[in-house]
Amino acid sequence: MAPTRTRARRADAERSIALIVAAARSTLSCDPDATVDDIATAAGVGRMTVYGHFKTRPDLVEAALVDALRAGEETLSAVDLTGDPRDALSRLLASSWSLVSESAALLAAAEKVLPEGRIRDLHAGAADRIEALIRRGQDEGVFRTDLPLTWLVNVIQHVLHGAAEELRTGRLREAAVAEVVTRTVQSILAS
Amino acid sequence: MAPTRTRARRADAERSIALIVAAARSTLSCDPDATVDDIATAAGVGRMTVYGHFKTRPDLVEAALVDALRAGEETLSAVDLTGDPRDALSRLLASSWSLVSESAALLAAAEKVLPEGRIRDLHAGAADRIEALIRRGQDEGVFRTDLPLTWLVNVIQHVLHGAAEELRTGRLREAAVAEVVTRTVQSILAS
DNA sequence: GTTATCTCGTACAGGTGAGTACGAGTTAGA
DNA sequence: TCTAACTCGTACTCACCTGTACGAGATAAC
Repeated sequence: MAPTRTRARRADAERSIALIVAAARSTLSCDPDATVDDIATAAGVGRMTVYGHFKTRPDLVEAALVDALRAGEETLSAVDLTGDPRDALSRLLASSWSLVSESAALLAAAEKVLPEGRIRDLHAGAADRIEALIRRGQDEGVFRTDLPLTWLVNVIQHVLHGAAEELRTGRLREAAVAEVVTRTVQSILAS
Repeated sequence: MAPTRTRARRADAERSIALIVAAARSTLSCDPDATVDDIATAAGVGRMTVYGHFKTRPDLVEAALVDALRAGEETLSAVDLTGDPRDALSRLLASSWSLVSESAALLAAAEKVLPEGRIRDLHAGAADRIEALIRRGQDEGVFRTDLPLTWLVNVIQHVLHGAAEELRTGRLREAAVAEVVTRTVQSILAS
């Protein structure tokens, strides 16, 4: 239970926090071991300003993760998941592959500093949506049922992670990623 | 050019080195940031003994990587890769999935401390074998050709990595891994 | 049994990052 | 304009890890 603030935050503080969280997301996605100073520099603020808003580094990592998951949730909920599950899956992947792969890296950063249960709580809702879609596809007979559902969900995340890596190392152009990812995942799920 | 030793190593030293390298492989596979002390403890020797044989931590990481790649090479070369590429792939995966996924984790540890080129040199031969197999499958018309070869090789490694994670977190039993991995990879490669 | 080698504890130096303390200067908001 | 809130630099403490130095005791090899 956070002690209620005596007064609303000032606008500049609000802006600083937003800058810091955004910098934490992008910095930690590239380097899970980034220091508080790295993040402060990336945000264009002093290290002390960061500590003014986040008590400890784990607090900051958690804030970054929460923000990324919130953004992901927002993007995912805007996708039309009705109709043929295969088409829905393509739409889902096209609009969210980069976000999911970013979250994957952030998740790795979080696993080092946050208690296990905390992460599971935060991340629970995110995977639910794709799981539901796969289950519907299975019910309609267009997705395979010979492998565990949890495995299918997880292997898709790893494929996205792999795609992000190919992009980083320049073996795959950004324009080609969505196509490659979609084909690969469709192959994995096809019944 | 290493200065030639005046005399052969003593047997107990040889044994210590083997223990240390083995401990480094297993420890770094779980935690890429494991300290020299962690590894020494896992090996059942003192930290100073480690420094007696490996000048620096990067040297130790490299030795662990080299050893893992050598073991992988050994296992892979024992696999019969003739006949139907799909069957050959199954045999390859069955006998090497755990080794490859261990190498992947070790590789991540190595990337933090070794120069980029050094890693590429060491790892070059390993992926070649599976790449050759996939190419043969493509030539014979049983593997897809609509995705880049480098992507196919890489995504397989990520699938293996995902399987290793499922195993660690207990969502997949060890006995089931080979089956799940094989089915998944076959789906990805099928033309 | 002699000797060079090996093991490994203690102790140290150097570096780095987390988090705290203080305080001077700046700015938003009423 | 007045004040509380915010920014952020300097300067610390604390903890941890790396790598080195020294040295006493164990042991493999001859």
